[in-house]
Amino acid sequence: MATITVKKGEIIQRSGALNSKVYFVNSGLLRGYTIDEKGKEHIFIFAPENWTIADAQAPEFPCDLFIDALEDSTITVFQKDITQEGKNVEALIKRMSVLQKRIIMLMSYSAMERFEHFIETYPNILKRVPQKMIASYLGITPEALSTIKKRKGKK
Amino acid sequence: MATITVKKGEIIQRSGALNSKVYFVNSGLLRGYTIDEKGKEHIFIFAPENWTIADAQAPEFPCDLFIDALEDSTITVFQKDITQEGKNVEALIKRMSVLQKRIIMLMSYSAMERFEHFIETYPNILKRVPQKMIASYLGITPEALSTIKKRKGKK
DNA sequence: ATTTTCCATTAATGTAGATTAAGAACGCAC
DNA sequence: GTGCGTTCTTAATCTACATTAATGGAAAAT
Repeated sequence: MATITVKKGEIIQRSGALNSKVYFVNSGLLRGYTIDEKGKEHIFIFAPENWTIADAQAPEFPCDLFIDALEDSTITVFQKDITQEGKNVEALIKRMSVLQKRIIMLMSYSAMERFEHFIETYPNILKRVPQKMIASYLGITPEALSTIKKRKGKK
Repeated sequence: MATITVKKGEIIQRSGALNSKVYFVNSGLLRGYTIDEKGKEHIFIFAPENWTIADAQAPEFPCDLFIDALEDSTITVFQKDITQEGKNVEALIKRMSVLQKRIIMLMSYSAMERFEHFIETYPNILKRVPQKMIASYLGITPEALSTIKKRKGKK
């Protein structure tokens, strides 16, 4: 366990890395994302202050997610110790339930509904991240997000 | 822990239920699904023999998933005991990683790519479940699945 | 066996969102 | 300041998939 500071733009974890860690954000903003075979980024999660971010893989398997800093941040890094994680099963289950709900969202809701849900989930980061990243989190293009916002404003 | 038999069509767990369990399938076939506010089913997971199926929620929270039997089945039911689950953290993490990959799939892949992935994941249940359920698992309509299969056959 | 219900396929049309392209507004470097 | 890159917006066109509807077949009910 160690507390470190990272600069905006710094990559903290790369997809494919072994022994992936758990990161607690004291201040600043991180994001976790994948890059598909066409080179396109897909943002999986944002982690503002007091959020925890981690890949779902066990430490002995290569991880799926890139993690980088969207703002200068102070973060605390924890080892993924299986025996330790056992002590925090509730946190694990909570993360699973978040993932399950995200799948349900992707399967059942339109882009506009997902945008409204994003605003509820991350009320204070809407102005802190570029639109294109929000679009990526929602699974749509920046252009589509632009038109959605316009439609929302009108009604 | 108890082993029970269920008939095809029987609902084993309802969305909203408390104290949700973990089900291990000895024989037969279960599925987990949600129903959205428009009444539409979204299949989350299939569980053929030797698979485990469970809602991601902690037992003290209402669960999200319906679970029912697509074939006559024999299943072993386990309590979700937090202290016990701690002993099986690896299984939990494995389930998380499956969920994470499912999200990546939904965000990055076309319906046809998802269909191909479905066949790899569940090689032996393609003929055991109705097309409409496969379509629901993929997040598309049965009609769309029909045309995808035709296109696939042609090349 | 016959009726009923459910299911798969096909085709016509509709729509959400992707793609492409262009221009406007904002940085940031020099 | 002037350039230059990056981001956001708007609009035109395109495409994957949804919706609707019709048909035929299989399963279940009587």
